[in-house]
Amino acid sequence: MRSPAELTEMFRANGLKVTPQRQLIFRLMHGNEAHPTAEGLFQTASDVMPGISLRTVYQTLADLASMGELRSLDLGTGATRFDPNTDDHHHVVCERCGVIRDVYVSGSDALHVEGLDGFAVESTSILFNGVCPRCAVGGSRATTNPPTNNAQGVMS
Amino acid sequence: MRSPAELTEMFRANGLKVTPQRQLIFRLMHGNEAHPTAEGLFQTASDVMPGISLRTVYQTLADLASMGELRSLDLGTGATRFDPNTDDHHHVVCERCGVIRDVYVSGSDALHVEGLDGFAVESTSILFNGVCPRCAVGGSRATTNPPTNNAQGVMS
DNA sequence: TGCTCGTTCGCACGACGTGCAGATTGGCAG
DNA sequence: CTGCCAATCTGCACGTCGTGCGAACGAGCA
Repeated sequence: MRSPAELTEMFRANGLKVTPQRQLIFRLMHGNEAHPTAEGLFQTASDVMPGISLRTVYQTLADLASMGELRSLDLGTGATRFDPNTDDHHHVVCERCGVIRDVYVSGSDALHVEGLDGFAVESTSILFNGVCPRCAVGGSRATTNPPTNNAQGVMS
Repeated sequence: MRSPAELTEMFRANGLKVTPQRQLIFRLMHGNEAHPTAEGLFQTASDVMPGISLRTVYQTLADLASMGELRSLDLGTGATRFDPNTDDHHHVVCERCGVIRDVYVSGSDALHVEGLDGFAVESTSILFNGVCPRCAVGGSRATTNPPTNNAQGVMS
């Protein structure tokens, strides 16, 4: 995803308006590696701008996604997650706490796939499930670190 | 997934009752390669057994899944899908009509993954997106074969 | 045949998103 | 600087998917 300043120009160039709400979301998502949900981002945004509507957060995220500025992910965690990293990459999810990390996979073109009979593959998503280092040290018995829904990791 | 007869024995051996509803779902899922949703299976089941409850379909599918007799899949198509094929395999989804096919991938252990830093990976899902042969011939302009929600493909 | 506890059913509810309509406001023309 | 108009924001209703709950039912054993 581009910088808030670049997005501002780009929006205006396309006849879209740059509202304070949009600028806030630009800032909250830029460099955000937390893979927040719309709801999580809404919580964070509400701290800065009380009164902002969840509907607006959904709307702006959808706009950014359709412009290719961020990717929306369905990682099977319930809600859609948004990722400003538009590089070709994949994800690993901690099955204990739900934390998500970007991973880069090489050699996937060399996979031998059987049963495609005629399908023209256009994209491949690889999802790793496992236990993050933080949860691993806590032992493996019970619920250790409860799943987080936060939108932490705001960088800028 | 085992045969309806085997499942019947297994359920009884575990103190679970074998009801007509469950037997029907055993039969509808056995060898079913359509990756139906609960709703789709409910439609099919209703034709045979009017009055069966959607709640019961959900319940029985969840039971079978927790017994390891079938896998529940979130392929990003909206609703959870159920697959009696418990072999280690992956899926390809047609982005036009939504049809799903099992695929077998070899060589995935040889993937070079960067960025895992400390995650202990327990499972890997690979999801291919593309266009099925049936939709490919119809041209690529508009909606060709509308997505299907059926539970066809009942084998036994 | 009767009993008992697992099942079934149907409805309410919760999570996640989207459609809609009225109020608001960004951004440009004058 | 002022005013206009379309784009946007907000809040609510609605739609989908799935689960919790409690009363009625029935599978399976004594």
